[in-house]
Amino acid sequence: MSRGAYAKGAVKREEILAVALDVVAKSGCRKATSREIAERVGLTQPGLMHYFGSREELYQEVLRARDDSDLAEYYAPNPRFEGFLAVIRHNTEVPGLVQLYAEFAAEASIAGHPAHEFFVQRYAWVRGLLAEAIRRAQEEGEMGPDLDAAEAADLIVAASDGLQVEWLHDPTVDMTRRLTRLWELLRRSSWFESTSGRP
Amino acid sequence: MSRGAYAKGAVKREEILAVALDVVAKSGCRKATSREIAERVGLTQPGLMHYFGSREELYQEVLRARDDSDLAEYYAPNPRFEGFLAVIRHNTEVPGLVQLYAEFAAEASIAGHPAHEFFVQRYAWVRGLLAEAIRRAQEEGEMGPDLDAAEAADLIVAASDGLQVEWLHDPTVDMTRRLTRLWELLRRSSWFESTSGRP
DNA sequence: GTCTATAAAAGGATAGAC
DNA sequence: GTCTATCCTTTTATAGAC
Repeated sequence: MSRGAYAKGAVKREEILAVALDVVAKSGCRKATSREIAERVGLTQPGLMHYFGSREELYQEVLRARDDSDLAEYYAPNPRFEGFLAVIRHNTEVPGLVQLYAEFAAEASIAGHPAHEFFVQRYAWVRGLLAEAIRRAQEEGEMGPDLDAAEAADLIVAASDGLQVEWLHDPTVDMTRRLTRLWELLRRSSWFESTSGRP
Repeated sequence: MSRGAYAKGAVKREEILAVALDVVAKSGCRKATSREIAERVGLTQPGLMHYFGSREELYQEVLRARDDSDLAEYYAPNPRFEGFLAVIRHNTEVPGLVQLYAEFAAEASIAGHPAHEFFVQRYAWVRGLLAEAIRRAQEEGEMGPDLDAAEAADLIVAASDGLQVEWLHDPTVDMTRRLTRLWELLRRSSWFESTSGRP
């Protein structure tokens, strides 16, 4: 039954992705070992490598899987800022994910890193998603028409990336509140521009 | 002559801090080894350990030394947003520093990490510095009086932290421009608030 | 698919010479 | 203050058996 075999493999993969987050939450991405992840899912370390050829591939897949589910749950069919905020809020309950994202994104920024390209594309994806959300807000009249959506999206993405690292150091940091503040700022400024632009 | 001995030790320390940045720029903080840093300054690895007891201590000192020199060169006697921008612009020429900051800050966010407390205090320091710069801008009438300086400072710090990781992945990202945009946004909004606050 | 065995390399630490 | 010489541990990755 290849059906069953595939299913089992897929289930095991899911389990590994989830356990990886637990281990990273506890030890951080640098100190997390494939051996510990393997043992926690009842495998040896080489056994784990059968599913993900390398540490980098495993971590990349963790992030990709989360992006996929976030897209389905929070952004589809139309991305909105509220969805983005919901993702951030949800991340608060998955510290391993935030830890992994922060550490791995920084690690992968070095030229030639196996996950470098993944992050470059991911940046483009998130920024595009948010720019779309802003354009939608503009169409609906929530946001002023003269605001540069791409520019505003870039600011929101940068702020939320920075906030997540800060939050890891100090979980009392209220990411949602700060990002909402930025959103209001953009909204006010967007109307200010469109009126002040006329003499 | 203890004077000469001390001086030599201090010079060597400086040299180590500088070379550490080179190695981190090339390999990243995770892949950089104390052995390579040691050899590049003409020491063995145990010889390096004489100066900095551990990898974490070395990296922490790199960042602390840079903060000290930034404070003297760009912030003293009075911090201003222009100084903050100048630091960001200057960082652009020291990719190893940005790489180290991004990777090490993320790594150290795990509870119990030797540099965790350093970063917690550093966050407080930077945010305070920027809040002071904003209050100064308010006193001088550049920034509206009703803006919450601490809140605005937090946004700038978060955005600049996020931008630096993004810039590592794609050096065409113009950090200075984006942060200037955020500053203008805050400025506009600060006036908007102070006028719209009155019926 | 999963294991055993093991390579290869790195991190960190120590003892003792000079 | 710095070296040589190790040592021990851990991590990732591979080879090949079952």
